[in-house]
Amino acid sequence: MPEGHTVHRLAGALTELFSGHRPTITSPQGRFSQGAAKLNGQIALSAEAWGKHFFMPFAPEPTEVTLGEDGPDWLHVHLGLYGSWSFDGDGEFIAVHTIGAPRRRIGEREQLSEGADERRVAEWEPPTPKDTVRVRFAQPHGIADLTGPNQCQVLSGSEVRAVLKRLGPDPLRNNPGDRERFISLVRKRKVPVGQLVMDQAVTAGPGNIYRADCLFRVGISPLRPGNRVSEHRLGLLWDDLVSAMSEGVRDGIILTNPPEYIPLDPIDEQDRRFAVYQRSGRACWRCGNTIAEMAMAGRRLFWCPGCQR
DNA sequence: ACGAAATGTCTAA
DNA sequence: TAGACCTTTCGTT
Repeated sequence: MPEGHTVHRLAGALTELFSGHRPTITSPQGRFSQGAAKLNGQIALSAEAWGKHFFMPFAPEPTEVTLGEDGPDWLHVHLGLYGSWSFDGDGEFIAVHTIGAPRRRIGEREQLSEGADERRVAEWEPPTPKDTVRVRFAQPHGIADLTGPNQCQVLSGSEVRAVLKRLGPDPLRNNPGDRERFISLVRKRKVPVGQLVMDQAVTAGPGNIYRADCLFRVGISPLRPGNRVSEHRLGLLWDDLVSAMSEGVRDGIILTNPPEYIPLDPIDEQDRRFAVYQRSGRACWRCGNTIAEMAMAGRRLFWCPGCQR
């Protein structure tokens, strides 16, 4: 269950664990057998993320490539609503991609790998994949399993470029000019800004949580038409997406409730994570008004009518 | 056991 | 706007 920060973390993890290797690639489920056969035995190069899209190039020999270059076979994965990768391996493998505690899953709900510390290199055997595993990457020290993706396919460079063409600026790339581009894309439209922040052609990567909480953090009502939000406030919104999502990449979890609003005794752990997301009917941490909820373009939208104008 | 919801996106009507 | 899709998890019978 990924927003862009999860996909960026995954690109880092899969690069560290598999780039430079010739992983064995299979499709236990059988729905990616052709693609797996095409990639199997090639060298995995550095994976990259753009928004929620994951790209990993494969070539016969090690090389440096840029995103969308002609030549390599590009594995393209979109996790959709509930795709996920899980990892298993010996202590050496788990240690490679560990920042802090060893993790079995990259993304939300990251799990500690049981016994990874004690596990001897020689003891590890690849576990039998579940029959829903679309793709398994295997190298001698560990495996990565992909289940439930919305998209998983091998693309040419020009096909990758066609995907990228439909994506707006990614706050986690934050390339020169992206801030201005985001501002102008929003201000061109009279669609509610809450809908535009979810539109991957306007900005690629934010999902329902960052949409709700970043709009709260900068005080913009999601119902306000894009062309009625000032350039200044949209600049602040971009900056907040950049910083909130960067923290998500660093921590592997979304914690968007600003520290000054976290109550000393929250109702429960879950309740302190978000500012407004999934808090409808409860009191706003900042002003005490009741958090509102409505459906917007088929997704649940949460905001504070008191703080957001 | 069963149903609904989930941090997503596409297509058809 | 509704439905389809890919899977897991959590709450309710």
